Amino acid sequence: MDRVRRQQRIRETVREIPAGRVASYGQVADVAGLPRAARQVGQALRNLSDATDVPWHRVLRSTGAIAFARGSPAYREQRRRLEREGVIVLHGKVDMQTYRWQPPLDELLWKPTSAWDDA
DNA sequence: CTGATGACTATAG
DNA sequence: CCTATAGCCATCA
Repeated sequence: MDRVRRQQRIRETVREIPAGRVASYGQVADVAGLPRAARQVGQALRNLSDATDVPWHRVLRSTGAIAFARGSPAYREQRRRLEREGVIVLHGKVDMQTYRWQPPLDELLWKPTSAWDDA
């Protein structure tokens, strides 16, 4: 699996996170079938173009914190997008217990096998 | 090949 | 809660 396909898969996964819900970098990696690839998720999102339709703002640290530095432009942009979807951000953090995205079980079970097909 | 670098994470103090 | 530390792993100089 090359870089392009991996990042593609990560983008697809992030696109599945519905508005108003969030996921951690590690969670996205797991659902995408790439365990321990939290950092690669960050890479994939970093490579997105400004006009992308991928909802990158719904991805947070495992603690619920926005990954960017407090006060940075990127940080404010992400917070603005989250709040616009009704997600409450307090002290730079989101309550994961409340907003964590729960991917459909059938996807978690069957997606991996469909990946075996194109192998 | 080697070492540095992250939009990361879990753990310990 | 916060900082430090050690894993982690693709990418890049």
